[in-house]
Order: sequence, then structure tokens, then C-alpha cells
Amino acid sequence: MTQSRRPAAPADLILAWYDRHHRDLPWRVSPPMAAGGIRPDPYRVWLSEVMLQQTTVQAVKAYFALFTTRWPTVTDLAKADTEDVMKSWAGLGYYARARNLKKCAEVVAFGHGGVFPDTEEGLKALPGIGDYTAAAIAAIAFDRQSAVLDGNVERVVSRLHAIETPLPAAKSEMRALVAAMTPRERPGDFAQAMMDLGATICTPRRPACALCPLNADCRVLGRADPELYPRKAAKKAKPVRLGAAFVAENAAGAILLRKRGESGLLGGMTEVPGSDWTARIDGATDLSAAPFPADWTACGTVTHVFTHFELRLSVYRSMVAGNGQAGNGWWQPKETLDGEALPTVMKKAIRQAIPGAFGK
DNA sequence: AAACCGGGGCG
DNA sequence: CGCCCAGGTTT
Repeated sequence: MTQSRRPAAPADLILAWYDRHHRDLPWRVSPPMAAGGIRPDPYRVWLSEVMLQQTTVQAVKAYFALFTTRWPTVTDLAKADTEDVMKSWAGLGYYARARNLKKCAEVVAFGHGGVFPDTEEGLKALPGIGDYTAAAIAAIAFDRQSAVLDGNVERVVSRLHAIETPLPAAKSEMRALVAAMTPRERPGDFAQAMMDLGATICTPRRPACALCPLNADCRVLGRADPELYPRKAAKKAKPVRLGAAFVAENAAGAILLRKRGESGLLGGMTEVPGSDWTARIDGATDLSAAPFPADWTACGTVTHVFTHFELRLSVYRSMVAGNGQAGNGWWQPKETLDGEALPTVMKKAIRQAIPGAFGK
């Protein structure tokens, strides 16, 4: 009995694909459970979504496990010591996320009775929650029909509709297309399915179009190279900045550390003393930024690439006799460096001066 | 609208 | 190892 039937809508194709291929992740509720009315804990959804901003699933997993073990509820996190939160976040990058995470937990715990808002608008009013994260939490935790648009979804819709407008100008057009696609039934699963599709099939390079549930609907496939989508505005070159870092070790085997200012680059994180990072430093050996006069030995440079500049740090080392001259810093025993709020660039500098400092 | 924010993964 | 990827806030 060959009845003519309407072609399946993209949303149905994606949901069917998701039911077969969804990934089990620590912050997720599987589709069969969700079908039984089980929703994931908004706290865990929020925490995972903030961690996943600009960060891969693989990198997030261990941090998510650590945070949910140490702070099982949003109220636990709100009561936590901010310094402990920064230490636990060290290595994940974009440290303003950690500061806003703590602020947001406090607002939810002490201003909303420990209950997350269940609407996009209510969520977006919280620190560290923008368009994407508000829509994602509303959809995933509360099954709201919100249009979830992240980098993965941008790729999927730009290819599906062959959008020629470059990002970021194309965002509103893309969001409207996602809104039009989003089904009344299972909007939370749909949002996760679209992001999974972009992460695993509709990838930036070498997409697996043969496996894509939307390949029959795709306006790019067969007409142009999918890798050329989404179109993007040209980006500008990264400038180079130079600086000096000073790794002082005392007789007890401790390293001199200090805390950076609360805002801006690596805000609130720990560092070794050093110079400002500017276009050029005076001469090959500028010791004027050293924390105290000493027999500073040059031990090479480390390079670290930030979002908008490349840093080349000249590293100096010295052994000091006393336990004074710490200034506004403190002496941290080498064996306990791992627990400090040290960003990756500072670990590189310390390792350059003292190869065994982190006991790899 | 543009600038400011890190780190990891892939070819 | 160069290149690419990815949201929110601030200015």
C-alpha cells in the first residue's frame, strides 16, 4: 500500500537521529527518561552550559565532576569561598565565567530561594547568562520552545539554508530559521540534537554528510563546499606582546606568587611576579620589574596565545636565602602548586624555570 | 559594532 | 605546529 506521504519535517528527522545517536553526558537526561517526564536538574544544566561556553565537551567533563561533587546544589556553590571556586576553575580559561558563575549562584540562592528562573527572560537577567545560555537552559531544563543558537547550530543552519550573509551579521536571520524549525514537542531534545549534529556530523572540516539526517534537505550539499559555511567576516592579525616573569625559589623550596587584579585579563587569578605585557621591553634583559634585587638567571622564553594577542614571556629564575621580601605576595611550597589558581601561561613559566615543579 | 577575554584539538 | 573553534561582557 503505497500511500503518498508528506516528506518528514527536518525537526522529526533530527529527533529520530538523536534517539539513535544521542550521547550520554553527565549533565543529561536520556531521551527515554525525558519521555517519562524526567527533566535534568537546572543547576547541572546551567553549570554545564557555562562551562561549555567556548570550551569542548572533553575539557568540561572533569571540571563538571569536580564542581558537582564539591558543590552539589546552587546554594552550596553560593556559600563557597570565591577563591576555592577560582582554584577549581584554573585551567578552564575565560576566568570571567568563574566570577560570574559565583555571582549568579548567589543571586539564585539568596535572591530566588535557590530556584532557577524557568523562562528565557528570567534566566538572561542573571550574571554570565546571555542569549545562547538562557535559551539553552530554558529548552533543556524546562522544555521551553526557545531558539537555541550556538556555534554548532550556526553551522548546521548556514549549510542547510546556504546562508551567504557572513557572521556575526547573519545571527538574527539564523535565529529566526531555528525558531521556525523548533517543534512544539520535545524542544529541549531538539536543541540538544541540533548541537550534537553540529558537533559530530556537520563539523567545521570534513563533515560526514553521508550520515546526516538532513542531507536530502541541505541547500549546500552537492552545490558548494560545505566547509565554506558559515561565511565569516575577515579576522585581523594578532599583535605580539612581550614581558618578563620572575620565578623566585627560597631555601624551603617555595615559589613567590601573587594575585592579579579582579578584572581584566586573567582577573583574580594567581601569577608569578612580572612586568606589564607591552609591545616591546627595554633591551634583552629588563630586570626592573623583578620583585627584589637578586641574581636573576635568564632561562628562556615561553609563548602563549591569547584570544587577541600572542605573549612572549622572558622567564628568569633565582634562589633566595631569606623568607622575606614577599611584598604583597606569598611563598607557596612547590608540592602544593597544583591546588593554586594558576592559569596555563603561569604554569608554563614556572615549568620553564623549574622543570619538575609540577611533578609530571 | 568592536574590543576584550584562554585553552584545547586537529590536520 | 599553525590554524581553527567558541559566548558574554564591556566599551
